[in-house]
Amino acid sequence: MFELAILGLLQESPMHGYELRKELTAKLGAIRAAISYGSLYPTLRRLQAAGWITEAAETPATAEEIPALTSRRGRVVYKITAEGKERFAELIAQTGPETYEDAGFGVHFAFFSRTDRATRLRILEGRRRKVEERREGLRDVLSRAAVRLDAYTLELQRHGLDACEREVRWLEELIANERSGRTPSGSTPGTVPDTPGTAQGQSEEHIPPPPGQVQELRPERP
Amino acid sequence: MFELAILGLLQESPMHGYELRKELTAKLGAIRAAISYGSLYPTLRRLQAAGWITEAAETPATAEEIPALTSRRGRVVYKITAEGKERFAELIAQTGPETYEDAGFGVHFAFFSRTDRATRLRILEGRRRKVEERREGLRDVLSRAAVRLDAYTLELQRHGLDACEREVRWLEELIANERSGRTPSGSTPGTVPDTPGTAQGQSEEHIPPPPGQVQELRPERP
DNA sequence: ACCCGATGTATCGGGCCGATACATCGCACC
DNA sequence: GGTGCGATGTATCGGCCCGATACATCGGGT
Repeated sequence: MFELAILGLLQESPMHGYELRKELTAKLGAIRAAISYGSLYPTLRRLQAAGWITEAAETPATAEEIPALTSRRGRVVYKITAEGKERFAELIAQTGPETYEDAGFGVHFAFFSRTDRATRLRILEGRRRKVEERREGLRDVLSRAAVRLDAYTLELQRHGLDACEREVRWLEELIANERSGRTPSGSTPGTVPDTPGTAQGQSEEHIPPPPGQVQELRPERP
Repeated sequence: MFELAILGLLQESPMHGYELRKELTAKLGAIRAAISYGSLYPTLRRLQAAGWITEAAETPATAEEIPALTSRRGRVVYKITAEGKERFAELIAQTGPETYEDAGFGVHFAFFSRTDRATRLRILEGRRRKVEERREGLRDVLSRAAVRLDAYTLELQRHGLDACEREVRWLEELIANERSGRTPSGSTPGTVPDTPGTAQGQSEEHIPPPPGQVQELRPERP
């Protein structure tokens, strides 16, 4: 699941592990607290073995770098490959059951600006369905099992139910916005161009690299 | 983490795996969708190996049972041991870092009716602290990184932030209720050596409902 | 007669996590 | 001038949990 996220971040700019973790944490902060190194490094190795990313030695940057004063140990910089970009496009377009799970949905959503509109709608609606099911389950338990469960457990269910209802409303809004051709809170132009009109499912290759949008992520410290 | 939940449920009544899963799903439905068998059975084996639970053959109940007509295959009924009860008491009272994590907190909360008030407060406050930290992190990202993140990612953060704020408010209420002694005491008869003087909740504010009586879980009799 | 959905037990590979270990750097504090 | 500390940085290990899968029985509907 981090496969997608890592590939997505590396497409913006090459990074080393520590940096990657920080960016990941910033981008997915709403989903999970922080990705653990015990996940990150093995995933990186996996991606590398598959050929989606490559390991680049610490950049000497300008040739006349301070050569040996501070030897700048370690620091493995990872870089996405052409195959990796294809893989990313594939992952971002395909929807499995885990796409609608909490974490999976969050990751997909975080890269919506690189997802075409038809897929965005599919994911949003799938997620809504999922949350609605969950909501119905909670309602059932609350109405049916009030005798069997203690007050604290019921309170927990109620809080969960509230969260579900709220998320459904949020999703409804997002779906309505997608249909009417707006991006959330109206900002950030220059992302994926919308194709208004009919939702034609033509598989038009992979969405090419994000247009302008890519900006320098903290250039290597001098 | 399911160790606590399973021990807690088996303390109410012996059960077999399938039943256990359903009860778990009902009790923890607000936390996670459903516990997988790939977690349940290994956990059961672990608990058994540790001596916290024992495996009881399918009850012949009355001696003159229909002996072999329908052989009543399989059906392993698990039962908590004395050591298991001690273990449960230990687990429910102790608070580690994972106690304040989403899942860990949920499980602890679901068994609050078997937790003494001091521990309840400790957990509630610890959780609040955790969520507040998360909230601050999201605020930071939102205020500081609005330039670097696209509109969808920002929207995700906003939604996460909203959920955090809401949960903090929920926790505040619960804490206030605990302090003022309006414990929604759903304590099962004979389980908690509870602190006396906890009056039944006068309906005020939001901690509501009927103190649930634990009733016999259907000992299946088809 | 036949199939289907619920009930029921169980394993396997894989992903992710927390704990842990190690090493360097800049900086404040004494 | 030393000393310690927090941030930066890479990496592994054991363990929990999950989804997929396999297998078997039961009650009932068609």
